[in-house]
Amino acid sequence: MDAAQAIEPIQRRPLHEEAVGRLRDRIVQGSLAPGARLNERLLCAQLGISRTPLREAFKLLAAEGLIELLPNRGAMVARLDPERLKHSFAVMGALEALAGELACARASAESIDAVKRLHADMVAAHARGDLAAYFSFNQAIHLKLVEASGNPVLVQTYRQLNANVRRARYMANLSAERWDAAMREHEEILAAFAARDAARLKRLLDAHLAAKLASVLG
Amino acid sequence: MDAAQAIEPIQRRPLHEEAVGRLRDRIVQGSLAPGARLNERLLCAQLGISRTPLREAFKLLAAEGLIELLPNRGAMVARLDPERLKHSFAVMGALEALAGELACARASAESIDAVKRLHADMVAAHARGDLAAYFSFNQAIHLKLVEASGNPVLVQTYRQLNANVRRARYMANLSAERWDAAMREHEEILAAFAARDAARLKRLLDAHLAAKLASVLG
DNA sequence: GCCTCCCGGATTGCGTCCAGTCTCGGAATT
DNA sequence: AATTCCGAGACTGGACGCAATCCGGGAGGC
Repeated sequence: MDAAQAIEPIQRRPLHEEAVGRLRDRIVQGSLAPGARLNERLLCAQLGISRTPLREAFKLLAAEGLIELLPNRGAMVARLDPERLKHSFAVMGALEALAGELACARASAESIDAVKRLHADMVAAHARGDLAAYFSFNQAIHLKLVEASGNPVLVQTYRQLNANVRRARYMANLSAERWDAAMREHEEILAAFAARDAARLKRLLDAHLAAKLASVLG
Repeated sequence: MDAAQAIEPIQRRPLHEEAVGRLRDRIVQGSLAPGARLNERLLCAQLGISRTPLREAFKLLAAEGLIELLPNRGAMVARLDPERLKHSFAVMGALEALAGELACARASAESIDAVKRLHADMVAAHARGDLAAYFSFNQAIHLKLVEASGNPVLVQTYRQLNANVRRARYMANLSAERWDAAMREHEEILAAFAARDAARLKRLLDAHLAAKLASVLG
C-alpha cells in the first residue's frame, strides 16, 4: 500500500500468460467460436510468439475448461453444453451465496461505494442501450461483490467458473424485457448489499442467477 | 457403457499429464516440502522426461495453487498460509453444503451403499490404527459424497480446492482424540446421508469441516 | 570496515528441430 | 460403383539449443 505499489512495476509478463489472456478474451467474447479447431502455427503467427508458450497457454485454458485437448489432434474451443452450464450455475449460486453473506458482514464502506458507482455506470449503459458496456459493468459488479467477501480463494474459484458462463451470455442475445428485468433485480441486489441484509441478498442473488440461466438457455 | 468401455483403452497419457499427477502426489503427501525450490533439470532426470512437458506441468500446478512460479527464478512448492487455508475451508464448506443437498435429493441407492462400504473400510482402518488408510478412505468418502450430487462441475471444483487442504492434513499430526471425534462425526454424517436428511447433513458437514480446520491449524 | 559495482556460473524463457501420429485423397480391388 | 488400402502432407508431442536473466562472490572505492 505504500509508494512502491503506486509506481507501475515494469510489467514483463511471460508470453504464455499474455497468450492465455488474449485467447481467453477471444473465446469468451466468441471471436473464437465453440468447436473451432485451434491451429498452433496460425495462432503463433497471429500472436507473434512461438509454439512453446502457446502450448503452455493451451494447457491452462484446457484446465479452465475453455478448450479441449484432443491427443495428437490438437485443440478446439470447448462447446457449450447446456447441461454443464446448469451445473456451473448451481456451483456459482453456492459461491455467490457465500460471497453475499461474507460481503454483508465484512465489506468496507468503500467496497459498497465502488459497487454503487459501477451500478450507476451500468444504469447509464442501459439507458443508452450500450450492451457491451452493460455486460462489462455487470460483470464488474458481480466480481466486486465477490471480492467484497474478502476471501481470495472464493474470488479465484468464482472467476474461473465465470469464464464459461460469460461465454454463454455473449452467445445468447438478451431480450429487451430480460434486460429491463435484470436491471430491476440489480437495483434490489444493490439495496440489499448496501443495507448489509445478507438473507435478502442471498435470495436476490439466487433469483438473479436463475433468471440469467433461463435467459441463457432460452 | 458397452464393451468398448470395458477393454483397457491403450493409455498413452501425455507426459505432462503424468508429470502433473506425480508431482501433485509428492506435494500433497509432503515429500516435496512447502517452500522447496523445484529444479527443472533435477526433476527432469528424476521423472525421465525433458523440460518441455515438465514446464507444462509446472504451469498447471501453479494454476491449482500447489506451486508458485517466480519469473526467471523458477518454481517452488507453495507455502501453506493459514489464512489462505481458512479461506479455502470456507469455500469448501459452501461446496459441501451444496453437494450434500443435491446428494440427498438425487443420490442413487448404489452411491449410498458405496459410501457405506467406504465408511466400513475407514472404521476398520481406524480400529487397526492405520492412519494412511484412514486418510485415504476418508478422502474417498467425501469425494464420493460430492460425486453423488451428480454435478461434475462441483466435483471438479471440489477436487481442486481439496488438494491444498489434503496437504495441510498430511502436515498436521492428528491427535487420538480428534481422530475419535472425527469418526463419530462421520457416523452421523453417514446416517444423515443414508436418511437423505439434507438439512441435518449440511449442519453436520459444516461442523465436521470446522473441526477439521481447527485440527489442522492447531 | 562497509557499501557498491561487476563478473562468472547457474537457471530460466523461448525458439526451433525431429520423430511419431493422424487426416485426407487417390488408386486398386472386388 | 462402392470399399478398402495406401501414401503424401500436415500437425502435434517431445527434445534440445541459445540468449537473457538472476544470484553469489570478490575486487575496488569511499
